Amino acid sequence: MREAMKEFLPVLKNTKLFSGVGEEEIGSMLSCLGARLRTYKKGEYVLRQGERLEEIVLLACGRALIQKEDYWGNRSILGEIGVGEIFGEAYVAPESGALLNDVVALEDSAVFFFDAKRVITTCSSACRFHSMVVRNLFYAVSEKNRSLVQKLDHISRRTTREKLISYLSEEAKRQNRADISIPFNRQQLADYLSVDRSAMSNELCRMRDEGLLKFERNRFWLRAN
Amino acid sequence: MREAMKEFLPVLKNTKLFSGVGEEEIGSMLSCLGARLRTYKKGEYVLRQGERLEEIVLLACGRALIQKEDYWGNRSILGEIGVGEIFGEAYVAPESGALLNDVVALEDSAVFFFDAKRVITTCSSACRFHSMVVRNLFYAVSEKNRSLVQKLDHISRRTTREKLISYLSEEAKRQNRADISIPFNRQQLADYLSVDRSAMSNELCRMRDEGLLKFERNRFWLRAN
DNA sequence: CTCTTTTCGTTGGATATACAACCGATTTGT
DNA sequence: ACAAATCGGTTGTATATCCAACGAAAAGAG
Repeated sequence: MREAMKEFLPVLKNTKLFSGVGEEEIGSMLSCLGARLRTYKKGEYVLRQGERLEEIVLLACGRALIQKEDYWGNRSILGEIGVGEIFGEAYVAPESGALLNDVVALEDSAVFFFDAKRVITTCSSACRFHSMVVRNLFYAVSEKNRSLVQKLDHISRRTTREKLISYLSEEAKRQNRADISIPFNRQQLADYLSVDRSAMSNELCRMRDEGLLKFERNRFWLRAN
Repeated sequence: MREAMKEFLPVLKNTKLFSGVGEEEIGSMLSCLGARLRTYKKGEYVLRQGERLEEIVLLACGRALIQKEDYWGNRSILGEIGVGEIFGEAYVAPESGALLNDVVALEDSAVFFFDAKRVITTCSSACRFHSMVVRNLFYAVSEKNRSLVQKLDHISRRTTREKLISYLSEEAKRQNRADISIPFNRQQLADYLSVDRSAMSNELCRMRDEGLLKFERNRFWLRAN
């Protein structure tokens, strides 16, 4: 194991991918997972649209952006990647095509690459914790899956009101109570639901006036009827 | 292994989950995966919103619907499940909450349940193909993930035109050509993009008149500019 | 072949949304 | 304590979308 990698063991230890595995064990697994470490200057591309990906990628330090360019060259931002997060993992399956997005470093960053085949094929008994990593990987993809389904469900509603109802009632169900706190301010909620902020604000107030709900800042009280 | 299960071995063999595994091996793995088989009458609930799921579910025969009910009791359909498809796999992670959707049998159906823990924890050397199933499971979730991200990307556009451009240019990129065939008719495309069919039809024709593209039925020619 | 069904474009009116702009309240930084 | 920035509600207007309905063309059935 390279010295540079050793430096990031505390980071790896706290990732979802290595959850439940100690630094010692991670250190001894790295070669088994075919790990390599690369650094990127701000603005450099970590992954490029059109590439085939055969490694699972983990941001060890820095910050990165997922963006895409359409057929006509219009660019749009899809999300941000923070330290400890993995990405690209959904594109290592052999039947998956090339990458559809670019990943660009927003700051000077360090990135781990793990050979996907070696990650998902548990090796000999030497790696007692390898199967735990596989499980963690599956859980990580599952979690992304769940939040994608939820978001899709909200956004696919036709009207702003329906989107709000979908999102808020989902949260109420999840938090199992009628008064909920949401992790967004108005602008972020509007972005999340893909609507205009002011139009959403209008709709919220209309719903309040109709007695459907009450709110204050990021707290909402739903009335069940 | 129960006789009833044996009957479905040919079905299992052709699923993504057991891809690459022969009937023989599947048969000997079933107990190792904690498989159980249940039948449902048309209209019965296979999974219920609010339940905790600890099994991976596979439709062995019949047809099922994924639906959901919001806080106010409004029902909506999210998708259909066909023979050989797995579902619920994204909800077996321990940190995932309860199910948010119902799954209802559309016809008399037979359903396999596999103990998630036993699936993702490869057992002793007795199951040589177990790790292949784990890999298949990961690939299956990855695939769902990819299509969800794509759909979300299209739907989150504000206007019908942007949604169409997003979808069509994505397809063009994926099929690596400017003339593409899509697997939808107009109504289905409108449903997929969450817009009104007639409005979408209007927009398509407007784009054609502006020279952005040409189309005939489900074939589209994109002009890059 | 004829009849039926499906598909798709078109129209018009009611409604919802986006967009820009503004303001007061609250929060943040110094 | 003050200035600056952020946040959230409001308004007005142009535009886009939904919705229902219609008809022609294509596909499918008998």
